Amino acid sequence: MSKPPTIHDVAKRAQVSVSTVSNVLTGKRPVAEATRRRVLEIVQEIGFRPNRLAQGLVSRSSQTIGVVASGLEYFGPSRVLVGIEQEASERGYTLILNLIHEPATVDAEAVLAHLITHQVDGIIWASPHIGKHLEQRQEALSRVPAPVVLINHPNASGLIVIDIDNQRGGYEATRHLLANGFQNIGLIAGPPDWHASQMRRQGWELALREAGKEPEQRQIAYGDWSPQSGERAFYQLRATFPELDAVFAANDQMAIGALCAAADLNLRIPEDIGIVGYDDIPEAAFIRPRLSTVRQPLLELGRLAVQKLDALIAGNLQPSSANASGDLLQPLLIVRESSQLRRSPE
Amino acid sequence: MSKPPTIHDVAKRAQVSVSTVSNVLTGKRPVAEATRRRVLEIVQEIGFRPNRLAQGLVSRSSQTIGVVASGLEYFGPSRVLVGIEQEASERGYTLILNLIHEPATVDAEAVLAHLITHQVDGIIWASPHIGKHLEQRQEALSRVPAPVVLINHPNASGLIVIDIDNQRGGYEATRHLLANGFQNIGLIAGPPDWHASQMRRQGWELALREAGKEPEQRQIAYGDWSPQSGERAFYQLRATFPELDAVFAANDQMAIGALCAAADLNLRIPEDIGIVGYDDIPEAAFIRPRLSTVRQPLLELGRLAVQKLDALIAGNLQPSSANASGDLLQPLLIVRESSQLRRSPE
DNA sequence: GGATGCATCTAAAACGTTTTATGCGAGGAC
DNA sequence: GTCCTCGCATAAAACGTTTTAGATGCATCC
Repeated sequence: MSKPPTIHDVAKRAQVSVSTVSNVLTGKRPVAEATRRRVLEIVQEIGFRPNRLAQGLVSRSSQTIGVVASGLEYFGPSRVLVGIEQEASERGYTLILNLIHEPATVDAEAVLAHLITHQVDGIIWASPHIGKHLEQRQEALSRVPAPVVLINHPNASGLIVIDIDNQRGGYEATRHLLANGFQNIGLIAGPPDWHASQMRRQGWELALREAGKEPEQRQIAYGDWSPQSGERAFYQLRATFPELDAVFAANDQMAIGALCAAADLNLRIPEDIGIVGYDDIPEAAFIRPRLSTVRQPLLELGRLAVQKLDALIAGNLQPSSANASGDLLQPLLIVRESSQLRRSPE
Repeated sequence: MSKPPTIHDVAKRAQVSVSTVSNVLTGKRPVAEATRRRVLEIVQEIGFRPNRLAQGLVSRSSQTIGVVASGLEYFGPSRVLVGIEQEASERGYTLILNLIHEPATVDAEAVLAHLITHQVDGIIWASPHIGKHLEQRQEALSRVPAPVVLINHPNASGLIVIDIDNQRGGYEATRHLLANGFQNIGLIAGPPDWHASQMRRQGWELALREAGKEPEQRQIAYGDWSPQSGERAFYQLRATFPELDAVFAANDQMAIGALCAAADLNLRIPEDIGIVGYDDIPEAAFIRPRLSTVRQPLLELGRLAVQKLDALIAGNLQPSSANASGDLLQPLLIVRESSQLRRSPE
């Protein structure tokens, strides 16, 4: 089989120089209309496709974005990735995907090195911060010779960080439960070293304090986002916090696990226990009782990441000018059956 | 800021030629131990990272795999992608991701051209076949100057196709319902132009025929995989097929929608209506009633795709030698509450 | 009539690697 | 001593583009 045609083949057939072909294709310099047409005709005819490797090598821009993600089995991360991909492809970027399976132990340096090696124009780090080496990792990120946008991370100076306002989500969910007459609201939290987890907990704490209730450690049970862990956490909560009459779960899957445990205990939802989840997975509106939850603009978050990165690459945005408060998208509380108590507050 | 170091910088510092540095790094030719160590030391010292673009350009191999996927918001496709990524990164491949948002109208040629342009070593086409232009698309795929592995496609001569045995899954689910005494089993099918959908339907038909029941059109309602569509399909089924006493839904989300509709109609599950879903999403074991379903080896499917592709790239596998039957993974029926009738068959 | 400007095109360098072809010296066979 | 072989190292070519620095011809300007 013969080699694919190169720009030289096009040039020869069109009786022009390779530079002219290049100029026709990139549009960086004007070319006479007649020549332009002739070249394009030949390109069509022999099916020439420029080699991106060669383009990237000399132009020092690969039109490529490295994405570091994890937890694609969960609703949130996979939606964010879809948003990233849509915006990236609309802007002419190609995505290089790196999944992290063990966020706690990942060698960030190695992952970054791998992407740099591929000459990515920028990096979106969408893997949740886990573990203690935060400063270390952020230092690695700011040393990288390419712009970086972080998702799901605490603010870091000199780095662009965007997120959805998890504290606000936790706050709204808890306030809604309080407003509906629930008194003793337990928290089924996500893994404590996830940033999103911490923020949702802070929102829950804030709402409790505003209502004059000091949150206690025994009101919290930790899960790992899975339904199983939600079920287990619910039993644990009933043991350490017997007065429990409502639960805010940090995601819908754990909420479903809790719902399941409640059913096993013959507890009525929402009469005996009110429940609010987080994410608004498609199933949330169709399980019984229909699950109240917090919906997040995940697709938009992914798109925003690419927009920021593109601005960074183009030099229209300085990492130092990052304004944290401006880069928080707002979640939306969706009230359904699982949290609607008809009895009035005592 | 200074340019990143190149192989020339290493060579100069180590007082050897660039070829020697290259040989040390690639290991393609022997280098004296002393020289080797000196070079590696310098590499460490100045933090040299080879430029993959340059490597790929001359070696004509980018160590890159193009993945075309869609429906990442669903359980199946996202798990398959995770499997692909794991196996690919273990084998030293980098993934280029292309998502398709409208599988029905996608310009396959353009997507393939984009990947070829990036000099991918191979392509995994994991977007479900939709629409009528099957032959056309497969022709485009076989014209591509890189090996291709197809997932979720009908068999095609000259192309490697792998899948999970959807017909078997549909068959087992339906047979299980029949064995549990259900007589009139409706089908909530996925979109009729998805290959997986068709195969699951064929399995359902096969089981019915084996039981002496000729499947009728009115026993089928089509959904779009979403819980909403499952709910709608259930109502439709009750209208066109009033004797309905069980449902096989082509995925768990639609099964959940059906469950929801059944609850609204005050039908007991499984006493009045038995239900089996498909996928075994994590929530399936935690909703009430616990959902019987068909579990698929999705991660393994993704890994297998990369293994096949790697063999193809290495020349250890010929597309023409593709043996369809050997490339079907087997699903597993998971029996839970939603399909377990205690009454004996009439 | 020479200088200037403009539009169009081009030759050659550059990008950072791997690959190819070759060189060199030492050691062994004869 | 001469001829081979072998282990190690190297210079130069090659990969397929974009970019740089000119070149050419022609009209315009003074």
